[in-house]
Amino acid sequence: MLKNDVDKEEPSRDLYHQVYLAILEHRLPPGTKLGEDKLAKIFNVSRARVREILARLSHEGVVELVPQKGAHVARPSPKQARHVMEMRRLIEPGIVRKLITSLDDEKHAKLLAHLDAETTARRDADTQAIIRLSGDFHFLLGDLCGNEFLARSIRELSTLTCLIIYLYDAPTSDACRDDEHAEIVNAVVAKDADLAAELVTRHLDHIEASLKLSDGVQVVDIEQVFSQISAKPNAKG
Amino acid sequence: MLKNDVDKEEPSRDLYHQVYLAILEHRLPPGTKLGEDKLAKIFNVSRARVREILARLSHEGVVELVPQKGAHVARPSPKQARHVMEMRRLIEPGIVRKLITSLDDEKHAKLLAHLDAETTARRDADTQAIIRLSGDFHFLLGDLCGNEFLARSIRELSTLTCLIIYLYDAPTSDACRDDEHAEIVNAVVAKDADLAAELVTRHLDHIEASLKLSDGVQVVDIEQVFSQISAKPNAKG
DNA sequence: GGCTACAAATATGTCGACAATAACGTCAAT
DNA sequence: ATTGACGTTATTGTCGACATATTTGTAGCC
Repeated sequence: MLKNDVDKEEPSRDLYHQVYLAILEHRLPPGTKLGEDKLAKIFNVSRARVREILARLSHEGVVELVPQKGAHVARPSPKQARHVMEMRRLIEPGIVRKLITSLDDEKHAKLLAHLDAETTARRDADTQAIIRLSGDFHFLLGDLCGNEFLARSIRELSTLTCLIIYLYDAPTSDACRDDEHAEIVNAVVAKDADLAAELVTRHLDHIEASLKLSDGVQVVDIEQVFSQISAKPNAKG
Repeated sequence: MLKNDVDKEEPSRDLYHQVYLAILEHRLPPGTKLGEDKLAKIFNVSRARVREILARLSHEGVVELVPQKGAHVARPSPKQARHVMEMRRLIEPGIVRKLITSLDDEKHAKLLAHLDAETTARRDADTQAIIRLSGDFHFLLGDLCGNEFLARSIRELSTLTCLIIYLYDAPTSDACRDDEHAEIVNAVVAKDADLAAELVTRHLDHIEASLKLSDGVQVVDIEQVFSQISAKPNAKG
């Protein structure tokens, strides 16, 4: 009997990746309560283990950990969203430049393989795969650039971008268009550093432009509902 | 009776800052074993608390957490050192540029106050304060730039730089010279973004240039001691 | 005499239980 | 009927104890 069942292979690592993936794929929307007992029961692990994973996810910015309130999937504010994109514009062009200087056949192949996966997912209209792969593309750029610190940063920022896109309504098909990723890869394999850097910057600009980052207070959702009733009496009456 | 005793005010936060500060000031050199029971006894807290702090420090890259081996103060490799400096060169010029665009009187005052503290420490030859303040300067730039993600990144990278300087023998007086910080502040308050960015880059170049990042294997310190005895018989004989 | 194997000790990994706090529902009083 | 206070419940915070692995010391054997 082969160990084809991955149910309880490595409970702790499994838990981390499961939660992480679920958040990336928007199956756990921003704001979702992540109760410790709940997760412990679901994954058949101890609460201490859940707590450890939650702390790790909190440090990565994926979940918000409030004392005496528990863990929730992070809800980046518009201000934070702008800061995330700002930092990405700062480091991601540098990442592709560095990637170009260290490009080899293996990296080349990985980039093309990813593009294939993206086009396949898009052809099959596999929404969850599209969302996941759109983020994975930027993870890949970070991993291939050869700098572990840059890789970790862009990974965290891309993950937050995934949450931001969900929150601020950027249609994925428009935000992370397949052809933009392909154009970037083309510039990279052509070793045109300036072009690649500019394409990345434009790509990030497109993403941010498609976001609806209203400056209005949006931390309190209750007031939004309240304003819909009291501040707009002419809507129905 | 006033609560002037800070002994057991906030044990967990105290523990974190104490360890962090001790590492920054090189009182806990890279590689130092951080036993859980030891720390628990010293700070009169439970082991679980120590474990939590250690995990946090591990996430920040300050300590290395090896399964079944415990926690040690991180020892960045030469490769990691280069990557740290590479990333700093990528984001720190952007940080000062952003700081300039949002400069106000309050930030201005904080920058000058820091320079005063640095010159005072240098005049008094307070080595530990000099080391701490040299790192704090870059923390301050991050905090004042207004982007929390950039601030966190530069804080972590500066901390690692502090360990790197200790490991690879850059004399602090030469690596983080007071006047270089002062020149950067001058350019910032003059709102000369290009000059400030260039000065920061040069500053980072100077730091890296003063490091002795030999590519030789240096992960095992035991072999270093061993080589001093067997490989250099002509030293004393 | 040196090496190996076993055992003891120390330190880490893991867990369950208890305590405290916040959220929720209920009841009573105005 | 509505509001305020109180009690219950559920969830998080904290801790000590047990299990496991690694290291060190010792004794026996080659």
